Amino acid sequence: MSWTDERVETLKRMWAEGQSASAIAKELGGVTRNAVIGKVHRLGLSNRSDEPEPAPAPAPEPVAEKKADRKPAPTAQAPRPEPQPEPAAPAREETAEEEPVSQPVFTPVPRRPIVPAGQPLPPQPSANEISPETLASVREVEKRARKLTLMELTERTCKWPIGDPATDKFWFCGLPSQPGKPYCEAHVSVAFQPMSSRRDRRR
DNA sequence: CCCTGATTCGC
DNA sequence: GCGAATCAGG
Repeated sequence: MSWTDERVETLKRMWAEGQSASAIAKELGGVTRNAVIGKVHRLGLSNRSDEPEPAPAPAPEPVAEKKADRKPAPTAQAPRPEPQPEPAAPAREETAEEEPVSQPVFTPVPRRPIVPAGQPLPPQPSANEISPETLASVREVEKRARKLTLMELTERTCKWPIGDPATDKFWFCGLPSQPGKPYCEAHVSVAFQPMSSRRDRRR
């Protein structure tokens, strides 16, 4: 395999996306991660945070007040440390503003990163019917879970989610996954059900 | 042990 | 230019 324009383009794109060299190599095929890394360096884009898109600096001052500022002329050429990014205050717009609200206590909205599943991450144990023995077995296995974070998952780690994603008690099993499967043996057994036991029940 | 990128150096 | 081998780390 050679580095055709197309392949180089793919390489650049994926590298820019933060993909690992091995992932890129796998995507391209016919090359090893070493080849990818070597090419990356030759292309001179090894610096991930060079300055591809330093766009994040949106003028933090929409409309500066043109009031009579008694600020002394900015003779001081001292480099401004960093414009304090003012968190956009969530505007509280009430149609009926006559609320006897004493103190505006708005919830900070603790946005918890939702997992962008790159692959179909099947479900948590649902109301399925799993034999108590299997369930107990899984429970036991989960005690020994490696408790990996999303970023720590690889193709060889069990990706079974454990716990409540909305809390800190959330992690992934992380035990050695079955070859070709996304889960460890225990979780494979509960993940891939032959969908049989469910007899149609009339309603 | 699994993985990551960085570097070297014969080709 | 290429990339396997190796290095240095997590």
